[in-house]
Amino acid sequence: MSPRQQAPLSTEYILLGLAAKGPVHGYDLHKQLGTLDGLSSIWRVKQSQVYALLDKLENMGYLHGEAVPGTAAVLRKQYQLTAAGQQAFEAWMNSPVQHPRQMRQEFLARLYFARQAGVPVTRQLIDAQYATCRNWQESIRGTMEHSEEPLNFQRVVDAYRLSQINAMLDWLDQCRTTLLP
Amino acid sequence: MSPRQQAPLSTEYILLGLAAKGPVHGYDLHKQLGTLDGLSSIWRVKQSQVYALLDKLENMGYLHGEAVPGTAAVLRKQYQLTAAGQQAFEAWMNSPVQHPRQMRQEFLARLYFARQAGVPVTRQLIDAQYATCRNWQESIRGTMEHSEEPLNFQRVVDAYRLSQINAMLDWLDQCRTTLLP
DNA sequence: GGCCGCATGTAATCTGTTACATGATTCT
DNA sequence: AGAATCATGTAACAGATTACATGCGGCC
Repeated sequence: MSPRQQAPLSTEYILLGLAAKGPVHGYDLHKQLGTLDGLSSIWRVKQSQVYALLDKLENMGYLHGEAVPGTAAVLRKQYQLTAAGQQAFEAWMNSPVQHPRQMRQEFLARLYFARQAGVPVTRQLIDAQYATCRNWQESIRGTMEHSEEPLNFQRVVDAYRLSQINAMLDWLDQCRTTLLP
Repeated sequence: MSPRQQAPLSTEYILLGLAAKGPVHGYDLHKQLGTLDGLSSIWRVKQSQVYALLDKLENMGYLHGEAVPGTAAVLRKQYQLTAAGQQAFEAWMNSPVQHPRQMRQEFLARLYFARQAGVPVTRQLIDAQYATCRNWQESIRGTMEHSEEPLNFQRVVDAYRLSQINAMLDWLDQCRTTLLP
């Protein structure tokens, strides 16, 4: 039931984002994901999945990996972001999410990386997401006007969604004043 | 390892809930799910999945099915809720969800059936969920007091979650006054 | 000697999606 | 006659999770 589409999904982008800061390898990546401030609280990836995804991203041409001797005797496979990977990651990071359910993890992940990319990137992302949320808000308000009966279950659902979206808008506003100088 | 049969997930309970109203068969169930007011907007099940789940629920002893002649020449398999199924469904319907992310679909589904079960059931569910939401709220407020830096990413995440939970509480309150006499 | 940390994965399983197969009846 | 609807499923695939397999080096 996930809203997943073709092409790389969110977890993949997170790996790309971490690889953007310098060469990485699977073991370390997984460890970072478990300890990094904030990111660990919104995103959890299993170790075996990390290796699978790195493999996939290499096949897609977003990462380039080569084996180098590590601290242990085992060779470790070190990955670097390719130009295509960099481009794909930035496109992901700079775009707002298209569905409310994606705010909880997906948007927060984008915001996490956007903050590291600087204030202008962060501002642009917040503004873009704010505009998208306003569209959702308008859309639900539109459907709610059509139904007369307030006891309608659909209306209860819409009221819930609207309340969540309103809270998103308030929070985004709060982010603007807290995060942006 | 013991052949522990895992607890049914939400989609299963929705099928049980629909079966509670009387004997059902797969084709009709799927059609209902697509047209029912409200339910269709929060839950989507594929036709092939319906058949698979009915099969599973029969194996678990929550449904009892037998073939009866339908309107078409094909035999249709009609399912009835067993006592165990009834009990499992009611336990599900009457309990609050344990994580905020389950509000969007899972709680709304429970509320949908609770309303059909009458006002007292609805009131109890709303009250129980309200209490659970208050716990989440307290818990996040607790962690937010520990961190000093307001620019901390974890704090941004917590602020988002808190805003969503506050909106849930407001909405639940609104449900109380709208839905309960 | 034994366990922990580093570092890599594979295999089995579960859940759901997509697509397809089948065939009768009812509507136009 | 042909299309839509009724009604059942199977097969292949995709994705994530769980569990397991392997092996070195350093620490106690």
